[in-house]
Amino acid sequence: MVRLEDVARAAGVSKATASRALSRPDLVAAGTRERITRLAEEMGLRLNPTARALYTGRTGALALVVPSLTNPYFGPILAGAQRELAERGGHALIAAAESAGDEIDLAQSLFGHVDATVLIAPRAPDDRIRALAERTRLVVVDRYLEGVRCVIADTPEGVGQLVAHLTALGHRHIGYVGGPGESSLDGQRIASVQRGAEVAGAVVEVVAPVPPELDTGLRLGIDWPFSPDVSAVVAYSSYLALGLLIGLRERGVAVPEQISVAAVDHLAAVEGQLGVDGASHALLTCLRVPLEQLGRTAAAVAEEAEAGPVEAGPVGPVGPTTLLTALVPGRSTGPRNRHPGG
Amino acid sequence: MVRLEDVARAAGVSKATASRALSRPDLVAAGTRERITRLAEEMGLRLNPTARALYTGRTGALALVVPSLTNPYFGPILAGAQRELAERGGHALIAAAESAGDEIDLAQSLFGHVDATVLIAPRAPDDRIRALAERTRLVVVDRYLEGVRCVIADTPEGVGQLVAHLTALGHRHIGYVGGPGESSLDGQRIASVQRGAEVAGAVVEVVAPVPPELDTGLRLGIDWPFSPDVSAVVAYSSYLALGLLIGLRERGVAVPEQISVAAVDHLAAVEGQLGVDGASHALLTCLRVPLEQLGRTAAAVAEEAEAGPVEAGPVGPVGPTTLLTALVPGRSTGPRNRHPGG
DNA sequence: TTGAAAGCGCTAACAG
DNA sequence: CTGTTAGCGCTTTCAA
Repeated sequence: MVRLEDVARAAGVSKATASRALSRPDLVAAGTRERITRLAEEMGLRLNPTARALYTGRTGALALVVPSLTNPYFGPILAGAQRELAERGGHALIAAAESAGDEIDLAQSLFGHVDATVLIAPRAPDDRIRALAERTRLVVVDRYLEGVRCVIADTPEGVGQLVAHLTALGHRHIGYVGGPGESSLDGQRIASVQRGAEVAGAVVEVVAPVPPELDTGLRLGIDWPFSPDVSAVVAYSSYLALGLLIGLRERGVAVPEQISVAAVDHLAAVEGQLGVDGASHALLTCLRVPLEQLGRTAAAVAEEAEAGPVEAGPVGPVGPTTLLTALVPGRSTGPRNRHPGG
Repeated sequence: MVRLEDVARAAGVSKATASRALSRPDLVAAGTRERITRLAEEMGLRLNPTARALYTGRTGALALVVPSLTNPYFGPILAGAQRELAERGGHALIAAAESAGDEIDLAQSLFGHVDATVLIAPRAPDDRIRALAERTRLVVVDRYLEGVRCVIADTPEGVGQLVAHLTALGHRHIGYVGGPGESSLDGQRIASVQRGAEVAGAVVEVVAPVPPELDTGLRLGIDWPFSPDVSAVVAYSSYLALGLLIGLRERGVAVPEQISVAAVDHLAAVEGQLGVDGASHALLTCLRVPLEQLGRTAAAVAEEAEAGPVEAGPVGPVGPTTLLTALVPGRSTGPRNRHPGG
């Protein structure tokens, strides 16, 4: 490995000058600078980031801790964070928590390796997360804790839109399939569904917790868990909704003619834009959640954050950074049929 | 941040002794050692990994370069690699190549940060990958290059099994949906399909390249790209196969009664084990690719590899590490019908 | 504008 | 068994 010193010697200058020529060009005479940069290029110099980090105290890395690398929901978030980092010259150290709540230990183990940590949809107890926030630059994604920098997608507001969409289509009995209960956000979503239903004079049935897999949706489509009155279902995961769609059809229930299905998230691979007589329709009616943007924002906030907990603003505690979702109408929802197929 | 020196002073010993007490306990007197470890614990000492890395020349990190973080195929591979690393006390630096072929530059930019690099399904030209292998510890996953350490899943052999399964069911016209052509493996898969078909007196039609998305499968199900004789289709991606399944059914074509569908990979979220009168059947007939194991193996090989290209063994070049796939029969394939539905 | 020197926090010879 | 010393490769005062 060619070191700074090698280039400095070749250029007939000191390490200090060579270093400056590369990191603070304006402090070096044009001729010298050029000679050094050319030589650095020719000799294939790669400044040792470890040595630099030791001196500067900054590694240029960000820890991204996810509950799972196999859950495709997190892929776009990671991709967004990574892209933001790449643009800023940093890089991502990604770790998956083996078991729920494990994320704190994981983050701790990465402490010295990174400048800041992003916890994505962590399932650890509030106080442990807060304790972590005291000791490092921390950003939390998809969960809200007062006093901690949070970036969240406003899916509670989004499911409100979904419910409005369904009640406008005449549905009065709505089923909601919810996720594992660690997420405070899912609680908010359920509350939002209920509020939305109430104003339209509709009622809600909730089934939870359900893992976000196609197979589970398939089963629900076949072993209908709701009352026969339910004519529209909102699932918190696209995979569930897709499974539901297939399961219902396997059982001979037409979607959306007999049952409408909608999903809270939106996975690219499942998007299913289908041209039908010129118009483009999504396979599933769903909420477009700005996952990539979520990751980008989290990375940006983390890079710019100070260490320690976020202090209160002039008018009270600083709230989370919130991103809005958008309703994507698709072919899986339609007007309520008078003869529900439950 | 509490440093080694702080603990050493508190314990009344030199940094050297403190260091030894932590990393080579057997070299230190029991009493001293205990005092130091207790103090280190109490004071919350976290050895600075950067300083350690600077001296030892090893960062303890492995670069994992993937073509995409949103493609769920790579999630399990990353998870496997990460788990293996975690068990070895290392960690993963994950980067996604923005554009095809970009992976070399990415890997270069991570050079000093990691001890070795794993390129997952890289799309860069052979010679660039080889050049990289000359200069760093490199492992390539899901692609074979002579002279470079490779870990691959034997999907060519696997599709042979799929084709045998289909010809045994009476299918004589088989469609294959292939991926973007950068992958030499897909070429081998196509060859394997053709070989398998030939021995059974069947013919193959290939459609490629096709992106691995549900939507694409949906379109293919509706705008049938094969001749009407084709009664069974093998898709290189579960998403495609799933889309095909839905698309065909939307068009009123029964699966598997009229058309059989199978997939080369196997995504957990899409697995769809469904109990039918006690028996468990997968939704899709597919190949179980040991993705997680692929990642684990790659990480293990990378950790143990020497720098530079792999040298020839006693009887010729060292081949790739190969993992076998397994056929998972599901409900999407069945006996050929006399009245194909194309 | 440049160089000499100190030091980031750790580990490992080498003496004692 | 323990302390002293010399760096790992870089950045940055401080002088020249």
